[in-house]
Amino acid sequence: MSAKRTTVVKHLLLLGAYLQREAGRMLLDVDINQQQFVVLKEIQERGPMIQREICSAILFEKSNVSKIVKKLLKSGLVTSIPSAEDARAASLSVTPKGRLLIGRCMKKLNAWNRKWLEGLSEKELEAAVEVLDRIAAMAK
Amino acid sequence: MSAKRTTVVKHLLLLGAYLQREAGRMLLDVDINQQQFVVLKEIQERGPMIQREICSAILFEKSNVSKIVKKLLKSGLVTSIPSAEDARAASLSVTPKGRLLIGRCMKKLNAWNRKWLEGLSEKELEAAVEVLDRIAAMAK
DNA sequence: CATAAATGGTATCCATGTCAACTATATTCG
DNA sequence: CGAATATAGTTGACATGGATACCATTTATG
Repeated sequence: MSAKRTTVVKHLLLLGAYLQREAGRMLLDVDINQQQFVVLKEIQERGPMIQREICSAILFEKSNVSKIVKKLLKSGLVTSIPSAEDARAASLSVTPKGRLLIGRCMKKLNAWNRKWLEGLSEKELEAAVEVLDRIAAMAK
Repeated sequence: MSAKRTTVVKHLLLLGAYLQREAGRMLLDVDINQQQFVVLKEIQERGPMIQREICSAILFEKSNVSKIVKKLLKSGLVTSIPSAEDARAASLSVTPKGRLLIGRCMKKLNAWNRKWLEGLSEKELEAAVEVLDRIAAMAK
């Protein structure tokens, strides 16, 4: 019981570190890193949104999100307009350039994911999604 | 299918980053970071072992493991004796001080894991272990 | 056997993630 | 209302992880 929990946490820790490295390498030649990509994708999927919303969605530190957004703005992958409700915040959206880059990255990532996880049956994949959804929900 | 794979990878990426941060914070007051602890624990469980073995067991970069081991040696948590088989390598073991620290850390971590994952049923926990074992095996 | 290639490990440079302190605006409540 | 508190976001210092080049030894190969 306690051992199982420890196993789960250890796996998540190690797989997380491994994936961060691998994804980072894969994205090297598009001049974006793995966390920047995660934020960009999040904005595309659920945006327009402000930084706080990004933080709670993907569980990054706000200072980290702030720096990532700064880079994405600088590279012209997202745009920012002052929030109507809150003068401290800015509403972020993905630019056409950003959408283009997401497309290219997803192709690479999908190919890699497929290769990496091809040994998993459809059933296993479903089980994985289900259980990870559950666990992710507990983190919030 | 492809979407499910993406979901799995995304969850692993985000949960990994989240856990690294949380575990790191939890270990702050024992002056060790999360990766150092993972390496230390690995040496305790499967040691004595050399750096290369650590790398392939936990999928860290060798330059990273080298630095981590250096710190563990400096803090007196592990000891190193020249490997009998290979003059380039050194065999690493956990010291009594290291074992002590592992005990203290495990207490903290177990408490935290329990609290975090208490919503998971025994069945779900088993499903999680099973599927993560499978996925971890594919990473090697 | 000797040279080339591979491997275990280290040192250095650089990017990046975290923390803490801060500014500015919003919200709460006496 | 106005002071206190909370919240959105930024910044700078710092530690650390990854890439690279490198050394020493081991293994493979002509």
